[in-house]
Parts: sequence; C-alpha cells; structure tokens
Amino acid sequence: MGGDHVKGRGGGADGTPESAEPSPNGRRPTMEDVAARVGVSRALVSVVFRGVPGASASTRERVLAAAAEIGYRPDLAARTLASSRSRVLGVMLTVHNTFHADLVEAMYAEAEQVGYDLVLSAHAPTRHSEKAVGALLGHRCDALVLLGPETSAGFLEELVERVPVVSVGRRFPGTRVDIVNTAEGRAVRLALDHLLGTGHRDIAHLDGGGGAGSVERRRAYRDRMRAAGLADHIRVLPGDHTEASGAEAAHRLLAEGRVPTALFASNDRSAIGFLDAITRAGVRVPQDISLIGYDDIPLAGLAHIQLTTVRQDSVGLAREAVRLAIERLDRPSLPPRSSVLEPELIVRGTTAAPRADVDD
Amino acid sequence: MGGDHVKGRGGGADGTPESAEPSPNGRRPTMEDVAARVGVSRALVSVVFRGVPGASASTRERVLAAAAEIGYRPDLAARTLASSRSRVLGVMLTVHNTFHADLVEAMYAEAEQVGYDLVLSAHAPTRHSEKAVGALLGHRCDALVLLGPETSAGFLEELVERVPVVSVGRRFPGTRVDIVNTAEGRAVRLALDHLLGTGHRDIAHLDGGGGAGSVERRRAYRDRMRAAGLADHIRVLPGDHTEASGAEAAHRLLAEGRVPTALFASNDRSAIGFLDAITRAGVRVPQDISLIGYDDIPLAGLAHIQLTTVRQDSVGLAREAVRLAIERLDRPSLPPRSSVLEPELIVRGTTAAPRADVDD
DNA sequence: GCGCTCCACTAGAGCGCGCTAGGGCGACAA
DNA sequence: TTGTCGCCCTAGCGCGCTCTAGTGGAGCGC
Repeated sequence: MGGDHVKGRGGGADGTPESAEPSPNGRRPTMEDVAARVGVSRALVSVVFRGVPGASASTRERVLAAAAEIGYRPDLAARTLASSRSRVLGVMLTVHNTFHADLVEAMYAEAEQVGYDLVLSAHAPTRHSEKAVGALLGHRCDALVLLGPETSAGFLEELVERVPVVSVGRRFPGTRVDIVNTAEGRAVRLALDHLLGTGHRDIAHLDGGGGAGSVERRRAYRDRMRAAGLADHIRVLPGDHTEASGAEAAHRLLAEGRVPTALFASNDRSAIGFLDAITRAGVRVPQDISLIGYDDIPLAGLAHIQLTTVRQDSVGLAREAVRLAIERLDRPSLPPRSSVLEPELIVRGTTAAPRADVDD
Repeated sequence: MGGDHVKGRGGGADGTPESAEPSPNGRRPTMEDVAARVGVSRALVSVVFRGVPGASASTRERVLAAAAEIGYRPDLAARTLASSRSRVLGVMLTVHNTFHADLVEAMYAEAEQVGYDLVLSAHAPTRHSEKAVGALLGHRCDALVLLGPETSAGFLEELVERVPVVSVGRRFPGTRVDIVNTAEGRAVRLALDHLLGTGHRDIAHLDGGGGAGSVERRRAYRDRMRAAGLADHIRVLPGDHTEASGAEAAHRLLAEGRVPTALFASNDRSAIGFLDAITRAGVRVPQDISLIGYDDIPLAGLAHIQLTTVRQDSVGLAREAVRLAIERLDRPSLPPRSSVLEPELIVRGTTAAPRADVDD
C-alpha cells in the first residue's frame, strides 16, 4: 500500500500523460476557450451563461453550442470570487436523520428554482455543529440553513452577524435568526384530540430531550391535558429523538407495570423504537396501547409500521427556508421573521379506542 | 402566516446593514486585513494558514491570534482559484441511507487529517446522480467519492476522464475508477458458515436488487450453498435495499407457507423490515427463524433489534476512499486500484439453532 | 447633415488567494 | 572588511470569472 508521499511543489512535468483529447485531466476549459471558439469576447460568454440580457439570440445559441462541444461548465469558485454572491446556500444537517433527508431533498428542488445551489455539511457525534458551520462559511455560502441546530443561542447570535441564518425546527427568540417551523401547539393538539376523541384519558408523553421542538411539544402536551381536565394523568417519560430512547421507555413502562392506554411520542424515531420494543414484549398496538408519533418520516408509512403520526410538511418547510434565506439576502435589514407551517394528522394503524379493562 | 418579531439590537442603533463595524454583514475579512493588523505582508499570512514552513513561531502565533480576533477564515473559493487544487473532496451519497451517514462521518475525520474538506451532494429519487455529480464538478472538487453509485458505467467512464473518481461499494471493472469495497465473498461466507455451523440447511437469501454489492452477495450465496451440498435449498427472494422490501418478503413467505429456517438478507434495512413484519405475524426470531443482515447500520445494534449481521468496516472504507483519492491526485497515471476490506461477523440475537420440527 | 437613443458587444479592473522570484539581515568564516 | 549561507519576509502575477464603463454602428427625428 502506498507509502510514498510525493509532495512535489508545482506538480512537476505538466505534460498530460494521456492523449490530447478535449479535456484529458489536463486543464478544464474556461470561458476564454469558449469565446475563442465562437469568435467573441469572454465577457459576452459570461453574459450568456449568466442569462442576463445583452446578447443576441443567435450568439447565445452559438456560445451554448460551443460550450457543450468542449464540455465547458462555469467554475463556481471563480464565479463566487468575482461576484458578491455565490448563489450557494449552505445546509447543515444531521446525516443520520431521515427527516433531514426529506428536507434536503425538497430544498434541492426549491433552491434550483431560484437559481441556487446547495452545499451540505454534516453535524455528527464526532463533528460539532461549529465545525460544520465553519466549513460552510469557508465555502462562502450566501446564507445558511440549519436543520434542527443544537447550537447555543450565543453562537448563532455571533454567526448571524456574518451571514444570514435560517433555523428550521428550532426557535431562537431574541436573535436575528429567521425561523421556519411547524405550529407545534396545533400539532400536539391534533395528536391529543385524536386520542381524546377515541376515548383515551391516560395519555403519556415520550419526551424529546434536547431535540428540536421538544420543549414546545412538552409544554403543549401539558397544556392540552390540563385543558381536558386530565392534569392528574400528565406523565412525561424521559427520552430523546432516537429509537433507543423509545425502546428504553417501553422497557421502563413494562417494568413499572404502569402502561398508559396511549403514548404521544416527541418524534417518529422514538415512537418506532417504542413500538418495536413494546410489540416484542407481547403488548399489542393499538389494541393494548395506542401510539402516535411526530414528523412522518419515510419509515412511518411502511406497511409493517403504519404509525399514526403528525406530519410535518417537509416540502413546505424546505420552501419557506429557501424563501426566507433569499429574501434576507435581498433585504438584509428586514426584522427577524418566522414562518409557521400547518401540521397534518396522519391516522394509520397504531391508534384505536382504549382497551376495555381501564377505567378511572 | 408568520409573525414578525422586531428585535432592536442592543445599543439603540437600528442595525444598519452598511455600518462600519468590524464585520457587520458588510465585508468579510481577508488576508489583507489580518496582515495589516499584525503588520506583516499578506504572503506571510498565507504561509501561516497553509501551514508551510517560512514563518517564525512567534509570527505564526500573532497571525493566528489576529485572525481569530477579526473572525478571519480563508476563502475557499479564492484558494481554489489560485491553486490548482481545491483541497476539497466531493462526496455523493444517498441521503436516506444511514450506512452512508456512517461513511460520511468517518470520511470527515479522514479528510481532515490530510487537510481536505468534504462537500456533500445528495442523490435522491428526485435528483439523479448525474445532477449530484454535476454540482460537485461545479465546486471544482479535486476528486469525487461516490457512495454506492447507481450510475451507468458509461457515465463514469466519461467522468473519470475529467476528475479522479473513487467508488465505494460498487465495482466498475474495465473503467479507470478506483474501488473500495468489502470482501463480499468472504462476508457472505462468514454469514452462511455461521448459519450452517448452528445447523441450518434451509437458508434463503433476500436479494438486494440494484443495490451496491447485491450481485456479488447473490453469487456468493449460491456458491456457498452449492459448496455445502445444499444446491436444492438455494432460494433467492426478490428484494432491494429498503425496509419495505424486507417486509414484503416476509408476507410473501408467510402467504406461501414456505418459511425457511434462516434468512440471509442483502442489507440491514431489508433485514429489519423483514424482522419487524415476521415478528408481528407471530413468528419468533430466532426460535422459529434465524435472520442475518449486512452492513451493521446503527439501528442493528439497538437493544430491541439486536440483529446478527456482517459488519462492513465503515471507518476503514472511509479511510481507504480518502487515501485512494489523494494518491490518485498525486499520481494521475496510476493504474486503477481497488482496496478490499475485511468484513466481520457480529453475532447478536437474531440467530440460533434451527427449529426442531424441520428436517430434510 | 446633426444629435440622439438603443442594441450588441468589448476592454479591463478587480475578487482573495497561492506561489515564485527575490530582498534584507544576522551569523559565521575568511 | 567581504563574502556567503540561511532564515524571514515581501512583491507581484495570475487563477476564471463578474461587472462597470465604454465603443461602434444602426435607426430615427429634426
């Protein structure tokens, strides 16, 4: 295995070892090449590729044809350097989160429509948000979109002084960060009203810990239970937004022997972990216990899961995130805004009327 | 929708975007600014940030301190433009794949060690690989690492003429693409020998369809079964690398009434889908059927899943992918290489001796 | 004829950095 | 003193592009 590190400065012999093809690793074609081929100035080629007025239709066509022939594509680095805008949005996500995956997919489509590109940077256990954001900054993104950021408000406050920031799913009151999220209160009410409507009274909440939206969901759960006159049944089980915490909660409930008739989980991952563990223990869902999640991740709709859940509008969240970012670029002095999207209850197979042996 | 929260910035002044503060969205600091602050030339600051010899320790320290003060960080676009190398590796991944998430996390660490940065571009149902790769190219990545690419060999063949390409998990014989993968043959033998060793003979394979490595796994399954004199028991169930296909396979098996004593799945996702569906149908794992997966994704090790699986060394794959890419940059004329990593059998709770009522 | 506007196009100055050819200077030998 | 080596450091070009200012020519009204 390669043990040699040739650190030649300047690259040594520039001679392309291969043939003299249009672009054999040697040098990538530039605007100059296209211009020369068509017989116009470089500036005009630039005009064509930026899609601004200033070139006749026939010239435009010839330029594009020549570019295609030699395999030219604009160099983003040079474009970024020359213009004040890079037309790139930086997105920080948690790679292990499939809901983030949904958001990213939708954001690609949204960004493309307004002529923007996305650069992804991952937050992970071994890679702090600060580092992920740093990488994005280095790429000179015009704006950052942070998906469920777990950074401190202080860090964001500094960050937003350097670049527009949109946070998806987590609010940062008191900072200039723009916010996109789901109407958590209404979402929780949708979930609880569904359970209450089918006769449940003993409804517990599986908490989301430090996850995005957890605080709001917990509070809304408490509020709704109180409003329904069920303050005595309020029960928040510790957890976070992972499958493991759902499974743990299930085991804990079983060990305590105090299984509620319904559980409202702070997100789908923990709900699925709970579902799996409780099912294995012989507790039937929904006959013995109803379960409701949050997010509507792809897994939730699978035939064997059929999780009832509160759907977050990932496409809508993505659209708003991109929109807010672009608007902020155009008008930096705008006050911080927040865009709140409507949730939707997706009733599937994990909820039903409570078991008969319970009364209180 | 969306309420506006107007937050006056401390200090009374209404945040004028064009003020002359250290760095209020106006202009990001440059090397020039750092140089001026320290009282040295710009070139010397460059030396410090590139980490090359040529600056005294004390100067180095003062430069870094000044940079930190004014929040300077090198502009990747300018750096890329000026040098022939961008020191950026482009990674294409499937954003919904958690094994890819593991790989990406490990690659970040590897790349950082050799002074490289990663740019992620997602392949998704609505975003073809070609587009994802195009975006990477626009960012002028030095090399591309494609995770389980589902592109045509022809496309890759053209691509590799423009930029070094490393494929992880999928082989492209006959092209100049460098390959990193797990020794599929040995991996499959590990899995099957484990099952054979505990007495299983009726072992089916849940196929991976078009997924990375599927072809090799299917062939190795057939080979091993034949070698064990079990050609009559060879049974490949159609599927792909998703949970849904595993669940479907379970339902199909139950409907047919021909449940094998063991199933070797082409990846963990389909294994988990199968596990969930078959468990719900009342079939016990591992008492009634043993199950073994492939990859060892994070979910597999969770308390309530405990999936026996063949572990792919994600850290090793990541390391090799980065190494091959960098080596190729240093020596473009190297012949195509492939790096094959050893798999490891992880025995957890889904495998055991076959049920007693079966004999043949 | 003149002045004017409009359109297609060009010239050339940077954007922030990497990189090479040197300049300045202290140390040491002759 | 004069070299001469070595270390820190500086000057300045150019990467591929955007963008402002400007050029030339056709068309129009007077």
